[in-house]
Amino acid sequence: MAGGRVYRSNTSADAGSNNLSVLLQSRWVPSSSEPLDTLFIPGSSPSPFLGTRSMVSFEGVDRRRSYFRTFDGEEKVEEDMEEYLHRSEKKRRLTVDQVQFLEKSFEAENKLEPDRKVQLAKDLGLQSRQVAIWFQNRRARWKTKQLEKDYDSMQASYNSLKADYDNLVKETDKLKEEVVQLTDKLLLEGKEKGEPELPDAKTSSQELPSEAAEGEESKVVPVVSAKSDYTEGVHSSVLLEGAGSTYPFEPDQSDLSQDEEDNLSKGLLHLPSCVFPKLQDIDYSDPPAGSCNFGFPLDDHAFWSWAY
DNA sequence: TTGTGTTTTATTGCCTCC
DNA sequence: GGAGGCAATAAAACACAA
Repeated sequence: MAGGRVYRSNTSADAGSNNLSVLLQSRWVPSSSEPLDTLFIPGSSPSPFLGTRSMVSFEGVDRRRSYFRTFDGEEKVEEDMEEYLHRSEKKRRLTVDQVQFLEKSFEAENKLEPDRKVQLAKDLGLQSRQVAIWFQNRRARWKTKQLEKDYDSMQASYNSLKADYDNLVKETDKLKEEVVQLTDKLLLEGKEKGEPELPDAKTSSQELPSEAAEGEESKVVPVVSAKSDYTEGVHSSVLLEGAGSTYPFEPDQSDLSQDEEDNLSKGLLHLPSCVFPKLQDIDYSDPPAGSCNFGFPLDDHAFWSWAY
């Protein structure tokens, strides 16, 4: 035996016959296109599926060896016969009825217990191995389809998320624009009233948040407005001053480590650079280089190459 | 009719489980 | 160690356009 699987040489026993004539009937395709049908021995099984065009294959037979090892070891004859039979071997498709029957059975249970296999084989007039193979192939097809479905649903989900994200980006841009206009307006009014310039005034229209230090892994952000609130045990909205502008931030205290809490109470909070991605820094056309993926479980390039 | 792409049936080798 | 599952693959059967 060349392979790892040891096939039993009980070839046609499953189909209810076990002799040379049946082997020849099933394999021998001399000239007619349908020799099997004409040579099939009727009445060997009560199954309504018997007598079909189904190929009666040599279950368990290693094709590189003799099909006829039981016949007194006449190796020469065996080799000749094998060559002849092998040359004329044809695959037969299952009939529509057989396939329907198998499909129904597969729908009920896609795994095949030995008893069920034997019963199906009996009912269909097939060899149990044929039934097993059919189930195996069917499972493979099912798996492929399932993968396609999963892919489609993931893609739909991704598209939807991306649309949401794009909308958020637009909205944010709009709000930023609004902030710029309002700040300018405020400055103008202040000047007209002769008020001194606000300390942050310069950061308004010309210098919006994002011009902070680039490429830092984390930033030490001084927490100004929140300090008093926090020390009084009220964890209200924290205004983070960074890069000349302010971000509203609502840290969840339960998520803070002791270090972070310490820093927070000191007025300093370490923020990984991904916590507040600067919008203009996000490249939608390329996979993000860093580890921050805004909620997407993106471990590697594979997802992005898939997604784009 | 023929070339080509797809589907179906079957084999092989490897792996896991009992 | 045998049985059975799966992935990869071969090859026959089939569908279909040119």
